[in-house]
Amino acid sequence: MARRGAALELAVLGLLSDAPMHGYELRKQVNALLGWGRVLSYGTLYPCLKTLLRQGLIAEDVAPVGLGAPRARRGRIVYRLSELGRGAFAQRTADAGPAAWEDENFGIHFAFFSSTDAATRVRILEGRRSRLEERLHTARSTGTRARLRADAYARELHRHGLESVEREVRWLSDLVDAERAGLSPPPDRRPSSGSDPAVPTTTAAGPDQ
Amino acid sequence: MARRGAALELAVLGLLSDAPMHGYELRKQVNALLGWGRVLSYGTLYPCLKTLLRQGLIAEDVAPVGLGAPRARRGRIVYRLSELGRGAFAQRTADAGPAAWEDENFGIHFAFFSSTDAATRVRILEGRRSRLEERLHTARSTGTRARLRADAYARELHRHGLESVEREVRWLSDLVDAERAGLSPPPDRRPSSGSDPAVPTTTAAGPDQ
DNA sequence: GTTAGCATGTAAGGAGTTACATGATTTT
DNA sequence: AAAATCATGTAACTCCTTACATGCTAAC
Repeated sequence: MARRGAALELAVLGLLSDAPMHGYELRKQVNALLGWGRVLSYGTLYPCLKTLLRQGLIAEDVAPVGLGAPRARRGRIVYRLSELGRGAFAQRTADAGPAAWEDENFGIHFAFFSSTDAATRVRILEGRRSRLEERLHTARSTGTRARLRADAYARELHRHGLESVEREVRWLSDLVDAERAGLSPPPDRRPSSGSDPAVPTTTAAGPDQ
Repeated sequence: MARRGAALELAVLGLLSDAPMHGYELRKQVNALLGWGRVLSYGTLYPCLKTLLRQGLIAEDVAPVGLGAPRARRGRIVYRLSELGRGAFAQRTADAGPAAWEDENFGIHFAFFSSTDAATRVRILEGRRSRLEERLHTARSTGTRARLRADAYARELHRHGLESVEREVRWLSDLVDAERAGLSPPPDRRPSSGSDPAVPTTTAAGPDQ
């Protein structure tokens, strides 16, 4: 199960469950949500929308544009989630199987945790953590390979990678604890220590993209 | 420039510059060096070796296997770097252009920093850092998008991503400082604080892969 | 009046994966 | 004798990107 470009489809379904949107806007939303560096191209998005249309999970409305614009802005197709799509989205967010804790999928599942029930959230977080722990295990046992043993730079790269994954594991553990404690949404700032010197939330609302 | 599966080719060239190897072993070395989770498949490695052969950058010797093995182990092709290949490797490690600071390439370039001159090392580290800083900039300005503003989980994901990139930037800055200070190979343990409680180097030499 | 941003798509190709196909050697 | 690991490859397929092709609208 979860064949196909499941990750992108889930993102589209989820974003459209918030509000109808046209492709251009959808792309920006996906990029903001998961675009860690890489930006999603139209060559991926539009074919994906076609697929979802064919499956009847979304529907399109050609918006004639109101409000001060006399001519219709060419196509301007607004996509919205169909009833079928709403069901598909619910089903996919409820899936806590191995696919949901892979690199490509975990982020999307996490981003829509508000639409996921608490038990599933915990199962996904724990699954993801076990994936990363496996990784740590193999990475540590592989640490004796030729170049890694001999070369200081290769060793440093390895060490840094290990450290990053360890940090991620701790993050997941904290989230699991928070979920179990019942504070479903992650605390915006933990009441632990005052080591947070006024987070620069200076989102100067510059031109997006 | 730097077309093709340049990343994998560089890895192969670099590993073979250490010692001749056959494909199976090469795959494990590549995985140990860069296989953060994902493992390299034969379907990628062998075609890559064919390409490098065609270009004359590597050469193959069929090993008849000495030492107590009467029958030759089927193919067992040992690849080694040709003179041409040695030159190509030197040329590619000397490239400090934008390609070297992309996600897919940076790790490989870093892994072979011992074969890279100090000036190029600094330029690659700084280039990589500026890439990540660009990322931080767009990610921060994108933080006001609909879902990100409204949803606690989406916000937490965003925050965590930002934090990870910030950590990476600090890591790069420390490395640049170390390079400038002349301690070319990264210090195995910084003499700053004793916050390193005996690194568990318990590589019990388990079965690799 | 031209640049920048909005908006929708297609064609070609790159970089990789999985699954298949084959067989030798070593360990249990 | 079976299972694991060593060893080499190919074919089909997937997901994604780049580059192309088109045209409107708003701002400078």
